[in-house]
Amino acid sequence: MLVRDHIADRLREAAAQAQRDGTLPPFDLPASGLVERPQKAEHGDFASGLPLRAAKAARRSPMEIASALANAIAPDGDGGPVGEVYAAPPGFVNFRLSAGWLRGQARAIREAGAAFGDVDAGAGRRVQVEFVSVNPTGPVHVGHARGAVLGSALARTLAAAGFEVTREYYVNDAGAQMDLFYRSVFARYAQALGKEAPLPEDGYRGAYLTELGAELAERHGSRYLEADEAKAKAELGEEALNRMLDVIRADLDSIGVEFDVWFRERDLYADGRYEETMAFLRERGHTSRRDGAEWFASSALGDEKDNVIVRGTGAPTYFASDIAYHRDKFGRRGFDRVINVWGADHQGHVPRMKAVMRALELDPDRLTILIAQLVTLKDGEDIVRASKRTGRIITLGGLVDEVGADACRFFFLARAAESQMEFDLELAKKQSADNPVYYVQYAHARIAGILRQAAERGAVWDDADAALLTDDAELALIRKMLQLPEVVDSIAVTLAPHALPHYAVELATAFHWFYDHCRVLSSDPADAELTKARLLLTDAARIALSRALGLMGMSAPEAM
RNA sequence: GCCCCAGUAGCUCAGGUGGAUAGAGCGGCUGCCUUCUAAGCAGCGGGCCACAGGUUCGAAUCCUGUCUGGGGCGCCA
Repeated sequence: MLVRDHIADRLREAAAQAQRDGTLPPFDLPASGLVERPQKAEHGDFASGLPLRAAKAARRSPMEIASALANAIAPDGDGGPVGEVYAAPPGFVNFRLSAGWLRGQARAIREAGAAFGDVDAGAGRRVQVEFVSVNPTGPVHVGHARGAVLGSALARTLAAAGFEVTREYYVNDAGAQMDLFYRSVFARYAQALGKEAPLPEDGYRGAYLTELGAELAERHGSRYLEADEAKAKAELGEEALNRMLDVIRADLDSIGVEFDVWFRERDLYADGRYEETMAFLRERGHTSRRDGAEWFASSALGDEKDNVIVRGTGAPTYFASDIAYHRDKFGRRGFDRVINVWGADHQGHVPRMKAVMRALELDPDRLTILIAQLVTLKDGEDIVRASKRTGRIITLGGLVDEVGADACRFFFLARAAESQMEFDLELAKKQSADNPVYYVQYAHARIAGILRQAAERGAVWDDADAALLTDDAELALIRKMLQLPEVVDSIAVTLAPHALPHYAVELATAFHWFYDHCRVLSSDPADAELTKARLLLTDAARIALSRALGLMGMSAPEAM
């Protein structure tokens, strides 16, 4: 259980007790937000503003209530987290963690090891995080980097929070876009064989397709020029698609983004799931025919307007398969919850997906769509918006090559998804040493250095006496480490992983401060026990810091 | 025109389900390496939290309006 929740429970008990014995009149307690982290350390480790809120209903002054509550809560001593409890004007109940208990947490963290930071907020519920899902018609470019990093860090954190997480990439391998891609590939393929073959109007013009065409020409010769069109499309198209997916996978891999499932849109059509969903909608009157097309009546379910699902030509729109896809997520796939990470250019589709949920008779709250605002890329004076429509494409792989995967991840993660962000390439490259990412990683490298030298000296700290950890810097470090589970728990609610990099910086600061104040390794025999205790603490810090870095998908370097 | 997101220090951004004196990094200025990595530490300076109202014991935080910036409003995806 989180320390915060333990303290909230103690406060609730105290309030109930005081109300039973008449010390305090009856008043309602808020369901959440009972206990918070005060901004100032002098206000304790935790604080509750309950008395201020309850004063009116209780018809007592906030300070009277605060005193009554504080008096009703007995400290835990060294065995539990609750140390000093006191009332503070204008009406707070402040809690200070027990120093004895705090010291013991150094060992507890070390024993938790890689599981430190885990919480059980998810209780094993199944959640799918679908992200990136770029059309497989070209390489991943920078515009997708933010969503990629956001989704992967969120998935990692939700797993730590006790959810069973599936990371999924939706491969749009059906539809008009794919057809255009295939015709573009075929043109490049034919051109590579010296044939006059114009690229389709609005075809894909990237150099990568010229290369792919040449590659296919080399491998297959002119075989597909003569072949039956359908056969050529099926075989050459599939090969081209798989090559693109390889490129995409490699790009994403370079920034540490991986998926459990690569879901093929085509499969929805192949085995009848698409038709089933359409039948479901039609039976319930959610569709109508107008102007030769079939429409989904989303306006009746909260959207601004209706949307076409089957064109006049008879071809389904992307939206139609998306409906079938989402029905599949909750139905056949059985996810309790689905999180889609989309770019700002898709925000208009949120209301219609919510309408889809209602039409499918699913609770709309089970689907969360996170919208990441667009990134402005700055390269010195040049500003280039990282949107799909921009002519200047910078690939994700190129960005990683220039800036490095860790720095990229940290930069993208440090900003709240709903904030637009500026990514200065020049700065990221030039001042990489000043980047906070190195500040955090440097703390880990320092820890690794100490532990390495300790091991060389044959030091063992399993039997360390944590009671020797009495310095302010030591206790501050333990306090900061203990916040990690709270951060994980909170991200499970807010779905905002940008708390991670901010926490990581604070944790690194706490360690650097400890490093400066407290010498760990000492050759003086008189310090033997203290050295052991500090090695235990340093080891715990290694665990907390590497976990924080791991949740962000960043490396924890042994040396820098 | 309608809808979504944002506006906090010179710059980039946290804080936002209301709480105590609004924070960090970068940049600027001062100090600190005989001992575990100075990619570090300590300190100084820097704010009408866009603006105007409202709710409240209390507003950067919630509500309304205005302004500014970004995005969206296709039988594209």
